[in-house]
Amino acid sequence: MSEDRRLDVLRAIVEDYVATREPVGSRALTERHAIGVSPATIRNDMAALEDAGLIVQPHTSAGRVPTDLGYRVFVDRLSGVKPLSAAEKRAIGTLLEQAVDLDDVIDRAVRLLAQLTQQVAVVQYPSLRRSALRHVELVPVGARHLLVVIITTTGRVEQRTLELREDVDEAVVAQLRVRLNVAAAGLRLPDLDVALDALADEFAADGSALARAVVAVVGETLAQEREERVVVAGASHLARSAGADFPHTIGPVLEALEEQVVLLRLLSEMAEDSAGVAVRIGRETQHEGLAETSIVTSGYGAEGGVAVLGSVGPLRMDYPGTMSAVRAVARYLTRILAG
Amino acid sequence: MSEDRRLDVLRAIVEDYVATREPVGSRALTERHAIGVSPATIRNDMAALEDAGLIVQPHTSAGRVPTDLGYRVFVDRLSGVKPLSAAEKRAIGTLLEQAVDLDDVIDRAVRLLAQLTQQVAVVQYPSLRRSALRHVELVPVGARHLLVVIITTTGRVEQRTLELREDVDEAVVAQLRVRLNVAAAGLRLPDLDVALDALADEFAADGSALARAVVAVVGETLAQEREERVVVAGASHLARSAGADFPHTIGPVLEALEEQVVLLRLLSEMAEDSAGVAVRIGRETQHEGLAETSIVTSGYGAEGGVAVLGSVGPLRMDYPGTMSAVRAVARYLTRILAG
DNA sequence: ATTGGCACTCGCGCTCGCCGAGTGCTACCC
DNA sequence: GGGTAGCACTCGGCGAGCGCGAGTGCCAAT
Repeated sequence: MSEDRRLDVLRAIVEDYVATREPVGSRALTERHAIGVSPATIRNDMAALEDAGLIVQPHTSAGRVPTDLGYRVFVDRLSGVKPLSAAEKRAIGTLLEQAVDLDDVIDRAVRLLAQLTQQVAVVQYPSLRRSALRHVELVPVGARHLLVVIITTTGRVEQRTLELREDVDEAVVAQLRVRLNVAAAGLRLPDLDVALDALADEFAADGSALARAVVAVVGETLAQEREERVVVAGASHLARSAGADFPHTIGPVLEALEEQVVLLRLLSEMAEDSAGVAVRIGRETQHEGLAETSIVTSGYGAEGGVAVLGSVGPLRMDYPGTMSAVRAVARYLTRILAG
Repeated sequence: MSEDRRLDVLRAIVEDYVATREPVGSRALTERHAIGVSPATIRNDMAALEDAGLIVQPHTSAGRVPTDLGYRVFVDRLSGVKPLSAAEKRAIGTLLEQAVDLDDVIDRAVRLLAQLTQQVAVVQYPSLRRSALRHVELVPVGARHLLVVIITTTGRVEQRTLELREDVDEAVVAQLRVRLNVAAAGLRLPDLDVALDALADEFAADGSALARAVVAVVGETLAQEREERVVVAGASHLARSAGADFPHTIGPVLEALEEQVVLLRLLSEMAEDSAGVAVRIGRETQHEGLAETSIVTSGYGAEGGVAVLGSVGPLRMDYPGTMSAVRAVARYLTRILAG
């Protein structure tokens, strides 16, 4: 009994099941795939695959369906790449290039990815913590408020309002702005923290409460996990496969997707798994609500990535297709953000 | 046959149906509501209500269910207000006050509203077109790029990058910044357009391409419909009522909610319907995908509102409760944004 | 190791018949 | 004239029973 053929059988099962949504039987396999053996032989192989925990039958005398483990083996060892057409690539490039600002880029990217994969797409905003500071702007608002606008090299713009105890002195603010930018611009954590600390020390001597407050707020904003953001699109694609792929309801999945915290943790875990495209299948997501989904992600952004994006779909998804779409969008996004 | 009692019957039907999800029969009505008449009498009233198109029976010999029109009458004439508890009000206030910036406020508000209504919540960002300009900041980035940061009184911060044909002259930029802010700060459309046009004319004389480009980009950004943004939360609540309230699938509803354009048009239409809380029931939404939902909205923000927020749920929703939640959140949001 | 044959299992879809909720109608009452 | 009681009727939902067919596992043969 050849090991190779057994894996061929597994691949055929996965492909057929993904295509038809129906448990696949030994006869159907021999008809659709030119494996040169009879159904009976296939049945033996299937029995072995079932023993190995790669496939199961939903009930006696139905066909076989891949298990999570089966999909895992398929993804790791069996699936080829499925390159995008030139037209698709061009479409991605032009769509993303038309964006006017970061929000727009992210918005376009997430919709695009949802569209390409026909699944739910997820895009994390460039992480503030991994971005370098481009510029800090201080805008006095009325006599007692100071608006701090923080701009990163990845295009994010964050603002915070400081409430002051004394009236704003324009000259002091102007000087602070200059020193802050000279000291910190171009830096990212953890260097940035060092620079900010040094700056705070300098001002501590002057006893300038204003300066220390500003430095503090800049540091906090860039360091806070709460500032990480994710956007989701294509939830309606979930509904399409509701009855078929999700035995019960898609409620838990939608809930998980709205839980930014959960999603962020998962995305960053996956970013660590692999520099390129990472895949989590079913329970590997380590999250109850996502136990019946798979997630394909990729980091994007320069130097190993400032953030992560991905696609969430049913266990029974087109892995090769999804993986190449995710990778393609990640690459284009990286290029746009660098430009 | 008393007209008043007939409407009482309608109210009872709506309330029971909303509570139980089941068609309500004449007997059940007399048991649950102390209307002082027999089931037979109720039946006569029901026949009349059915003739009037306010209720229907799903099939012969099932109870009655309100029609869109029935809900309409209920909302317009029968439903009282359902005030929130003091605790709820306090919770709303404190939750929203903790927000650190506009994004955070909106995010909190939309989640809160979803939570309160147990439905999908929708919040539009303060419209740029209806906001006044607070400040424009110009930040040179490299030699040939200028970042234009636009801050409105409602707290929105938008940025645009301009690509220049000549090197940036710091002094010119500084002067432009001052003049721009002097001329335009505090204004909103259409006054703002006038001020910007005047400014552009001034600079036209100087032949300063830079200035004209900046003025143009500010004007465009504040005028563009494309810049309107909506955020959605609580989609998972839809799934809960999937089988029961939505005969087919919630796919079309989710699609409609992701179509920002559609949603925005609907929201602004509704804002015009009424200064306070507006309700669209079923087909009144004028949108195929939302034909089986109702939407309750309210404007928020100072002076008749800078934007709209609302809740989307099944036809069979708790109208009084939803309406008061929507109104409450709108009020708190108005207050926070003003402060 | 592979194959053809064969008995067996079992889920799905169908029909059928019952039950009960709910109605509309008519005759009666105040 | 409006309200009520009684009654025959309708029809959807539910469960039982049944047949079909896909698919299996095993065994004997090659």
